Amino acid sequence: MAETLRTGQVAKAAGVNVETLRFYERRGILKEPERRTSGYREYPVETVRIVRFIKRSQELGFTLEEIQELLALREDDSRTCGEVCDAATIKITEIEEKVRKLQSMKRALAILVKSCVSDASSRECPILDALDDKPAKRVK
Amino acid sequence: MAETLRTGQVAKAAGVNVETLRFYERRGILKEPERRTSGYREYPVETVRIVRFIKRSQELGFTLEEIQELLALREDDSRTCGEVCDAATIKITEIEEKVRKLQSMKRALAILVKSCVSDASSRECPILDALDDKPAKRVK
DNA sequence: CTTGACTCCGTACCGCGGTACAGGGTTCAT
DNA sequence: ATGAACCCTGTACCGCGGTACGGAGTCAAG
Repeated sequence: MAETLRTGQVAKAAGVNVETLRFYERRGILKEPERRTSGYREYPVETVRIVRFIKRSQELGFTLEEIQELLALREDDSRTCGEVCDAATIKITEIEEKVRKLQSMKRALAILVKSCVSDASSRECPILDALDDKPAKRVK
Repeated sequence: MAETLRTGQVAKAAGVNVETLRFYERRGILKEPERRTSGYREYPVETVRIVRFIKRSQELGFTLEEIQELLALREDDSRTCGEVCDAATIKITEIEEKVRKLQSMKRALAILVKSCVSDASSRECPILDALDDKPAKRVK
C-alpha cells in the first residue's frame, strides 16, 4: 500500500505528463515534494486531485496564476479566515460574471436555432448581440 | 457621416490595437475588407462589434478557432439551416458544460466562505472536491 | 549483475494569441 | 507644399503553458 507516489504514477493518474508536474513545481503551483535519497520525488496521493483540479479549472478559463490563488485558499493555516473569505468572495463574483456571459451567449445561440427551425430566411443576427454592452432586446 | 472605418478607428472603438486587426485578418477570423486605391482598408462599421464579440468570447474561454466557428454561424447564407442549427446546438451543449463546472466551483467557494464564517478551525477542504469526478457529498 | 523501465536535471523548443518594430506610402489641414 | 498623423507590408519578438530532448543516475525482476 503506497503512501506516496512517484512522478510517473501521479502523471498517469492525473492524465498529464511528467514534465508538466515539474513545470508546475517550477512555477510554484505544486509545492516541492519530499525526496528519497536517490533524489526521486515522493508525492502525497492528494497531488493527483490537485493536478486534476488544475486541468479542469483551466478549461473554465482560469489562468495558472488564478488557479494558484484558488489553491492557496485551501489549507492555508497562516492566513486569517477573513482574508481567505474575501479572496473567495471575489472569485465567486468573477465566476458569476462568467456564467452570466456564457448564458447570454447560450441565449443567442438558442435564438439562432429557433429562427432556423421556424423561418429559413430570418435575417437578424443574434450572435453579435450576445455579448454587447447594451442589453439588446431585438428578438422581434 | 462615415459608412466605413479605417483600421485605427476600428481598433480604437473596439479597444484593441491595429496589429490585432491585421492578425485576425491573417488568421481568417476577420474577412478581408475593401481597400481604397491607396491600399487603405475600409471596414464596415459592424466590424467593431465583431471584434468586441471576439474579445468577450475569449474571456469565456473560447479559442479563436471556436470563435471563428461561432461567427460562421451568423450570416452564412451558403450553409443549410440544418448545419447551422446542429453546430449551434453543439456549442450550446459545450456552454452548458462550462456553466455546470463554474457553478460547481462557485459552490465550493461558497462552502469555504461559510465555513470561515461559522467555524474558524474547519479542516475539510471543499476546493479540491469542486471539480472532482465523483459527486462528493462530504459537507458534514 | 544485467537489462529495461523509470527518474533526475537542464535546456531548447512548440503553438497560441498577439505586440513591436522598421521602412516606407497617404491624407489633410494649414 | 509640408508636417503631423495616419496607414501599408514584412518580419521579429513576446508571455503563457506546456513538450521534447539529451545524458546520466536508480530500481527491480530475472
